[in-house]
Amino acid sequence: MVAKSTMGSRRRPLDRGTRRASIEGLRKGGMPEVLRVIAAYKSSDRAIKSGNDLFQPGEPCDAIYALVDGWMFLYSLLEDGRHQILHFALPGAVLGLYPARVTIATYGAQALTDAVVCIIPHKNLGRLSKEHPEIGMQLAAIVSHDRNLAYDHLSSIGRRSARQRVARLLLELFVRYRMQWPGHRIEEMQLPLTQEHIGDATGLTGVHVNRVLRSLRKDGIVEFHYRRLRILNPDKLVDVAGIDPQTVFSWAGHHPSE
Amino acid sequence: MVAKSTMGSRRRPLDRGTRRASIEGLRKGGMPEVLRVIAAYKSSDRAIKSGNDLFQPGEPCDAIYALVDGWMFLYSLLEDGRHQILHFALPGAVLGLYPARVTIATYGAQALTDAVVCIIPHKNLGRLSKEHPEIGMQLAAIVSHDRNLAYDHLSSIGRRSARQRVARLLLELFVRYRMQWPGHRIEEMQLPLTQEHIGDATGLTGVHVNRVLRSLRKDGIVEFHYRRLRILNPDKLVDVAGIDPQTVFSWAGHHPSE
DNA sequence: CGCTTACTTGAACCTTGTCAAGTCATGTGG
DNA sequence: CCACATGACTTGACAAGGTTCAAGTAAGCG
Repeated sequence: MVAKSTMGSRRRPLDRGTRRASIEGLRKGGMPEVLRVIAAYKSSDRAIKSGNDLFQPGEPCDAIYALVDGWMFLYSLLEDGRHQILHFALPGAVLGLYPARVTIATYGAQALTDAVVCIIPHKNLGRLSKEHPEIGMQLAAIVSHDRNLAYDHLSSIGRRSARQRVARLLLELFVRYRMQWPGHRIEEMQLPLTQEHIGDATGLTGVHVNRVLRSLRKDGIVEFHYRRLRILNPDKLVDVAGIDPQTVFSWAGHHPSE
Repeated sequence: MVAKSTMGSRRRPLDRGTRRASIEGLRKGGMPEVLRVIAAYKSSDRAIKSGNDLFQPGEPCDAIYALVDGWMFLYSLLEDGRHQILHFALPGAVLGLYPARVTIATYGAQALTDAVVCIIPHKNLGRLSKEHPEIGMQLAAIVSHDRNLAYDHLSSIGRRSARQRVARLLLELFVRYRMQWPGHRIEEMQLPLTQEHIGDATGLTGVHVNRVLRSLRKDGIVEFHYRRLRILNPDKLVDVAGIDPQTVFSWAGHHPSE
């Protein structure tokens, strides 16, 4: 309760220099078909400033959201004010999908950069699934993909060393990000996170993330400095992360334009 | 690769004395409606002996499964032979649902007790969702519930002490189990796990689970001995687990008979 | 009975957390 | 343009929670 509003204040807007707007033009194919269908049932759009919440733990939820632009993350809170980041959402994600019966969010969603979502109220979903019978199954596939990511995240946090966890997270974000610009062979990206965010996602402290990061850099594997991620040695990164390539491939999911 | 078959051999059948058969008669309402609909499209049933796998990581998957009877768990493997338990599946669960594009399982499913599943081949799903347009959305809700459980599991492993993790797991299993027999006020249940299973689920070693368990017992909170779980002080358990009651409630999900 | 599997317990060790101080880059108001 | 505030990143010393290794006990099965 008390801690509920701490994140917004502790985390200032961080997205100077992300230059999303200019990069935006490069993205091919735009939204996947499913999302275009869903978005047709939106009641409105909403812009969220970096560091602000789209919804918070404990709030009643009466809508789902399609993330049109920007990065967000899902998090859960502990009584002592620490938090756990559950998932990073990239453009094209569907947020706020809860099983029908649950009406209270158990986790929150916060913007990492300035972001834009379409709001699709629950009351429109009945009409949506009547007029587009295939959409239910496709939503199930999307949620299933998120669940699999959560499962991979789980074994990372549960059974791997700090070094492996950090490597895995950077790899995941890199792979998912690059999926949005197919054909591009960039090994460098704008990653709108602080080391503290990485800690919150991997179950480590910011301090320890720092140590791991500079060890990875010393070994010539990755460089992460002031929101810029550079993969120096992709093969070695996969190796250090201890992930089987099949799994890495599965993170990418559908290509948006397909 | 090498480790793939270790679980079956390391984990002998454990379900002597679970007496599922006699308890079975008490369960009210049977399967939820969704599952009855899905099961109508099954190709066949399959019985799995305790300790055997329904499917393994790396296998191609061409079907989904409705767990009719028995307990199972989903797990992922590490190269060194350790594993992480991702989810415990109780009767009524749907297993093997992957996003359409993924054809290779990244995790495995193993029986904790002798178990029975209905096999619904992917090729029947098209017909299913045509003839029952509502089923897609309902499947999405089921997967979404699993995803939320994974998210709670995630913050438990990422941010909580060994004591809290173990307490949370026992609480979760207890709540989900009791949901199957509404009205019953039992504080005792057959829990077909070893301490090692608890360790694999919570990201701890079996040895440390043992220490935690006996400390919880010393404090008069829970007793877990030879596959029998007794909740001595439910309120204190929720307290130790450090979980907000709203979340505990959400684990229960739909009541099967509704 | 003797075997196997699970459960117990102790001691040494190590990875990661905690605390605390300090640096660097950026933004702000005088 | 400088002094100062702020948020993020660095680094070191020390503590602690959990792991590892190893040995031993209890319960159930053939």
